[in-house]
Amino acid sequence: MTTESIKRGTDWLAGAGLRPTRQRVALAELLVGDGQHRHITAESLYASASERTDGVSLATVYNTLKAFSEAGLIREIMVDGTKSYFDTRVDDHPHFFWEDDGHLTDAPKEQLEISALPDAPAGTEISKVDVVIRVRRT
Amino acid sequence: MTTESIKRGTDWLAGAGLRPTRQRVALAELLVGDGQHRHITAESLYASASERTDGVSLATVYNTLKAFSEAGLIREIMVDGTKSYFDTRVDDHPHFFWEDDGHLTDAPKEQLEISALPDAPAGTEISKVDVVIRVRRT
DNA sequence: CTCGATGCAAAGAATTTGCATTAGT
DNA sequence: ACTAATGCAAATTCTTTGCATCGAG
Repeated sequence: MTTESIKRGTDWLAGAGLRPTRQRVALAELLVGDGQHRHITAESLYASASERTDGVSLATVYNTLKAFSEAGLIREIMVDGTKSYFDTRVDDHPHFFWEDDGHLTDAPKEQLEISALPDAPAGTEISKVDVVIRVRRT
Repeated sequence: MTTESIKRGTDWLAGAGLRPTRQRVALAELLVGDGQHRHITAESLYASASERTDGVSLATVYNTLKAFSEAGLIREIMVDGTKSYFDTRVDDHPHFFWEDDGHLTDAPKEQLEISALPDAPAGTEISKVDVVIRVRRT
């Protein structure tokens, strides 16, 4: 929790017009404090927050992730079905889903080329294209 | 429940070496009885089965879907996070996910062309690539 | 006959919600 | 001060499990 990471977290919240409460700043710091992208679940974030003195309840972690997600700060990714994953990187990009332990990593966007995409059905528009590459340890 | 649809269901089960019990045949018939592909959830299949005289408990629907899935007869698709969807079409193909009402349809496979796919991380192999095209009514 | 399959109800896991309390602006 | 945000526990939703019973081979 350096001054720098706190600033990053606070600015990130400000950018979305979210009130910088103590717990939001703490979570924001864990998410973007080091400027790196991160893949998390409600449980994993709760665990990280609990390791520090910042007390944040699990319900608040859920509510906050939802708020961040609605504000466009993070993006929810569907891969597992049993839990929700969130990504601090919000542009459209593919993911690797490690089937063995259920974790998620970014896949290089430049290496994915979709040369043809099915047309959206009449009366609809594409809002997002999810590409999940499931990998398994050999 | 024609002789024909019952035969389709029974053969389908036999092909996977699954014992053709009364409830499995009933569910198999609902799934592949008309030779069409189908996207279902445990709840929707349970609802269909309940409309008929075939009594099948919800727990059995869940267990059976899992058994069918493990036998490779159907495939689970991750899109929603809140429920599991299954597809009777088991080859790799893209889907449209209708965000408005949360239903799923097949997208034409021929219209999807992936000209480059990220390499699997060292020590892993790709088991499957999921492409979900989220659409929204305009 | 012998096990695998089923049914039910109870257990579980992930997430949401109601409501009183706390804390930004 | 005025409200939005929080914390907790209770409620929900989806899914799995334990165990006695049933039925296909």
